[in-house]
Amino acid sequence: MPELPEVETVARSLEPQVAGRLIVGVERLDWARMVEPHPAPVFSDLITGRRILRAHRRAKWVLLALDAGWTLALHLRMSGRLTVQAPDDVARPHVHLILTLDNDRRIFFDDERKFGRVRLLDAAGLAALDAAHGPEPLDERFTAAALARILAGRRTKIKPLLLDQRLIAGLGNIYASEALWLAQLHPLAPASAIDAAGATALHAAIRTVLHQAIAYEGSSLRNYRNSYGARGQNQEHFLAYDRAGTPCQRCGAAIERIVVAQRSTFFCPTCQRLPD
DNA sequence: CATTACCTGCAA
DNA sequence: TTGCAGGTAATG
Repeated sequence: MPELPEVETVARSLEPQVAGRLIVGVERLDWARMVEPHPAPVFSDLITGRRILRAHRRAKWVLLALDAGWTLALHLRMSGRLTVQAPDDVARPHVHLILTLDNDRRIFFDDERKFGRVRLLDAAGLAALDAAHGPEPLDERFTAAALARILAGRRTKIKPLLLDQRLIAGLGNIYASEALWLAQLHPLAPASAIDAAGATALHAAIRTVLHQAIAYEGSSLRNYRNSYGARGQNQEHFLAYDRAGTPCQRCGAAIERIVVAQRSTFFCPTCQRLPD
């Protein structure tokens, strides 16, 4: 699933529904390794009675700030969904965690592939999570110069570099391909070969692609939904991702699919050039 | 660096 | 039946 725009949409849509609410119960914890700490009763005891102060995002983590200094950090990985449900809504088979709130609504964590993770963090744990990730690409501190410094001296190919959460937070397989298409950079370009103009173009492209995807409330290919259960619309606006064989919207050449670092990668072989 | 593992479902 | 999927961690 979810990359930065999807996680941002989930967090934003959760905020008005959960801020200020008390967690009064934990149900359906049938996949204990999903939560940390476990086993399930330990996790449940720590969570029950906590108040949710706000919902926000760091990298691809949804963060629920709780009282007493705790943070519930939820990662949707490939197929996770976080939705707020009415009291009479029944949990489908892939719901592995339910947080009951004091207004009788319930937060469902639904995850078909069971890759998702939920971690209860204290202040030190939250600081460690933050430190493990690179800058937020939509933060004003993420400048073209900051991106150029990240690229400098790294011989790795640019596409896998963009997926490395330690270097830049929040990009995933869709938006890496989209940003490189927009910046007219070849996914196999060595990072260190991208000049200042290329870094500036890539910086702008990353932000444009992410802002647009947030405006469309994310991309729904299979599983992704916002916290009201609604699909995103950004998949209607892809220019490279999942478009193999279709004409490039800039030059008309056929978009190609290649595999880079074991991930599908889509690009235009004509107008995304390798640096000399 | 590449490979495998973690899981399930769907389309070719 | 095989391959593939918005991700990441753990291995050679």
